[in-house]
Amino acid sequence: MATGRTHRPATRSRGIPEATVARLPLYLRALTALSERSVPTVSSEELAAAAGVNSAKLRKDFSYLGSYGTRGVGYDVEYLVYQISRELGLTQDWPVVIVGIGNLGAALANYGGFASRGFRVAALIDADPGMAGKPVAGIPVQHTDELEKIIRDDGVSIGVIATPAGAAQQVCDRLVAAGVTSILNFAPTVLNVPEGVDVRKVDLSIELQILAFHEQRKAGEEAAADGVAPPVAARRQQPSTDQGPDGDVPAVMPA
Amino acid sequence: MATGRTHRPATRSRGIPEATVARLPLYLRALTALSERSVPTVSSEELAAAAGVNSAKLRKDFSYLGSYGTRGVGYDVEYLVYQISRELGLTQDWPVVIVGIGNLGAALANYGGFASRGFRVAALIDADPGMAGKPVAGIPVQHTDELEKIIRDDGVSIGVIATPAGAAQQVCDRLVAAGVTSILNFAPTVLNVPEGVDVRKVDLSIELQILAFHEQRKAGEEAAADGVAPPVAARRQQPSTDQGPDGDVPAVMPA
DNA sequence: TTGTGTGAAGCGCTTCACAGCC
DNA sequence: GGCTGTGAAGCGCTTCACACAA
Repeated sequence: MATGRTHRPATRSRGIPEATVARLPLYLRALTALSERSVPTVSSEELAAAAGVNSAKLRKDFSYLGSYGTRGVGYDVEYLVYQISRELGLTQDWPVVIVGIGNLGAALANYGGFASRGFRVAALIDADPGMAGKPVAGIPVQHTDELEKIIRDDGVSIGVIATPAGAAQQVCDRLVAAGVTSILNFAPTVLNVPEGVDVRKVDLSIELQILAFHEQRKAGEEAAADGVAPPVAARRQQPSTDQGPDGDVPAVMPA
Repeated sequence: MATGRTHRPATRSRGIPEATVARLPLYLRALTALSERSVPTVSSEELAAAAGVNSAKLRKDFSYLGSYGTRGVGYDVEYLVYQISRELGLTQDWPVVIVGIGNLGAALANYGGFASRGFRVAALIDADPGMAGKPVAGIPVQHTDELEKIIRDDGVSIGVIATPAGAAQQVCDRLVAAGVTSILNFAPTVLNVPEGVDVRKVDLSIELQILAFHEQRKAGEEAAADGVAPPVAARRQQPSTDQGPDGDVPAVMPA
């Protein structure tokens, strides 16, 4: 799951399994939608369907947070929204810097989901001097030279890397040196970071490759079970993209 | 991991664990880099470091593919590149449609990692008539009306949804009806799809929320272990973002 | 009666440790 | 001697099934 705490025997973050943490945002999203529709309470079954998981898993997940439900009734939507928000640390506001303002960086800057979830874009940073001052999503782009100052002045602890792969490690090093301890990496590279720094990565190409694997397998199956019409019946919901536990990595190998 | 095959007792895709499949693209990326540097062979230890996993896991992963290494020596880089590519289905070319050409869609269209990995952008599609004909990444944007025709004519089986959340399910339905069986979803919604259709999702906001959780926990620890300097010592590598196994989801709940 | 909360069982993945081959 | 390949053990997550509370 790309989270720090390496070289420690599978510590669970404050007793909450990592898999559960990864699903909390899903529940929160579903609950927020219910809240906007002024739904007062929801059962584990309903909420699970809305979040795309099964209800046993959801109840188990919530049991790690505490007993926030009422037997025979369900969960109070507003209360749960608050509890999960608090658990995720979204009751405070997190300043975030985005480095690399290409198409992807711009998309991230414009992404509304951040502001509404406790994240604030503190700065947009790009290495191209020609970009400096140009507003993206209403925020003027600043040059890489300003990076350290911005991070220190705004107390930024979360950085997003949307640069080309070649620049990612260097940017990462500067972010970490300046005090960033959580990084969301969109560059297709393995980042080396010191202990205590969390890295999550999103790789568009990898997701497609995984799909291709399954697509290929489907094609093979089709050929095998020749003539059998593919049953496109029961509508089902997409299972959640779980972020499993990760392993340790001892040594390094600079790009 | 957001892969189909629901309502089946944890079938492993052709004997290869899902967790392994999710790491194959990582290995492939590392191997490609080695190949470009004309490195002939590599040990499990070296390759594991480059991919950000540990060597035992890597050897186990490769053992599912076959015995492609040489004891006492290591793995032949070119040979492994080929074997993994074949396993992932990247030796054929996959036409892909991207729906929703905002900043994110444009970023995806411009993303070089696709073409180099067996994916071909067959079409860019947007609901805005004003976008029609406008070239993005050298490809003219087409209107949503053309969607079905494009998918059928080009035999597209993989679709990317980069629309706002509100439009995602509708787009999804049309993609599936037209023949798409794998979907990469960037919209922050749970998609309902028929059996046999794979959905993987990428949610930027969710990734940040997971980081916020750990960030908050760090802050708490700091306060607890007051005065103890944070040890920023051993450089380590980021563990891989594993995609764990998923669960079943029986029923539905339309947005 | 309904639906939560949870021990216990089941399952898959990771890690260990070493046999086996170059 | 070095490194792969792999049974076996360990571990965490998921699922089951039911006690218990409203």
